[in-house]
Amino acid sequence: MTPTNVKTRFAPSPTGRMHLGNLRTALFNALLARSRGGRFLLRLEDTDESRSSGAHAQTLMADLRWMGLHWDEGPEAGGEAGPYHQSERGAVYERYYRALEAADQAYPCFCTERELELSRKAQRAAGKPPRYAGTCAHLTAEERERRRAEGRRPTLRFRVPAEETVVFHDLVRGEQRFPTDEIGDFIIRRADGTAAFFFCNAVDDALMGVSHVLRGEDHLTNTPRQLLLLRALDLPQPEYGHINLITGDDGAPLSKRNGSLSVAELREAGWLPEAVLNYLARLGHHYTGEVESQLLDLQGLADAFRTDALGRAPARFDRHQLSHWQQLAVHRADEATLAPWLERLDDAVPADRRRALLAAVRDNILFPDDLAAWGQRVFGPLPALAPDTEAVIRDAGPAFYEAALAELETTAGDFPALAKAVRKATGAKGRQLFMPLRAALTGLCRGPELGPVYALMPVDIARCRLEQARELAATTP
RNA sequence: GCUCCCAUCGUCUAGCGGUCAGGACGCCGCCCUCUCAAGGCGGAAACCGGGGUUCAAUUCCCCGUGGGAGCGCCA
Repeated sequence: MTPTNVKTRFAPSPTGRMHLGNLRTALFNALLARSRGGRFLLRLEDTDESRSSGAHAQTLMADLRWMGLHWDEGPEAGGEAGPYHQSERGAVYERYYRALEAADQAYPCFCTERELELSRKAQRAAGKPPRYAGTCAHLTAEERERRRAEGRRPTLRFRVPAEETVVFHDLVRGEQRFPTDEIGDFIIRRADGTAAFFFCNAVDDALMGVSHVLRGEDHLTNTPRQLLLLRALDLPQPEYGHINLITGDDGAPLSKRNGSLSVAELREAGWLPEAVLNYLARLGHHYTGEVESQLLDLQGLADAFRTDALGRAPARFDRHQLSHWQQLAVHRADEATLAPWLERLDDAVPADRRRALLAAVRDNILFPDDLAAWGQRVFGPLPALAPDTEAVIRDAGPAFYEAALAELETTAGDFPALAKAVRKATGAKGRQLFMPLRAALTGLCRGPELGPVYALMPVDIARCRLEQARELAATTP
């Protein structure tokens, strides 16, 4: 594979937990970089001090690591284009602000947030799109100085050129055209001196050598602003691709209200990273042919990742389909992957039987809670029986369980021997033989193969189960 | 309000003017099997509405409808 200059990035703001939407964005960027032998960069957009926190930043990075989305450049990984926290890059931005001001492509704006809010309100009331009215766009030096003397601290606004059209090719949606007269002058530096999103997001992509950006479609209409900035500063422009929206059950953008899960929640519930990534990769990207339904590792997903296979239509997050991938992932998982599930078993399950328990029920479970439930069924007390299970036990009759109990000692741990002995004593075979045993021993009419489960079950627990079944079989409903 | 994006089975999608509109997941059935699952085989299931262009439209154009985005000193 030849080295390339492809570099993608994931640039979250550390203001909260990572959710499925940004996870998918991170994934697509990582896959694009890997598919072309490039690099995947992490940058933290934390210029909003009131909303950002170091704790959230640490959690974001831990989430990415847990998912296997390791970054090649960025915080804790190093690189030549740091710092990778935007809050630490004020000095980097300073020269670009000066350049824009010197060329009169940016100007100080003394309007207060209150004034701006009222202006937007008035424009909306008049049926017009809210846009900066240009109050400070043409102040004289004296006017600016007077405002400073009054104690006003200005923001810095970018002066959008008039009567032009910004054209760019979107990796997902093709050619896009935006007349600049639809774009008002926008803030690039806050009054407190910190960089605003439009500025630092674009400038950092250029300075960090980012070549491709896949991001949410909400940024499609922001792209002309950023391209104008990069052009004004004579900085390279990355190729942008605006990927499709993920929706919840109700068709609205996915959020906590309609089904989104945080990475923390996924982890807590026992979803495997491989399952989540295989599903998210197919939520907005199409995998063709045999790999369509195969569980792939990260590199496998990357190998088949193509920007021309990215979808435009919103895609609905479907927990059932995610479950399908969980099933495949659990089946394929090695012991190390499922080791945390053993740790969650309660004390009823002896430490030296846990791995055997997992092996016995593995084809039958999706989550650590399922494993724990089977641990209870094998080593602990049974929950109340369902009516269909009781019916099976009654149908078998007390004699059936009497026969099983008689053979219990001689067949301890050996289910085929138990089944053979009960068949011989009662004449029951096939379903009529196995189902009553299953119902009595596990309390269910379905589940994993009985042999390994019975082998694990302590003999006194098996006896107790069979005795309870014999009693129940003698009753009438 | 203005501008922009989007619309194919229940869900994810293939399609880029002529296809019995294909695949996957889910669902149903059969095989395998003590049951559940896995695996194999099969089945049901979709082009938002109207108009136009064309010999021919899911596909190209227009309008509508529905969904969404941007127009923040959030990102």
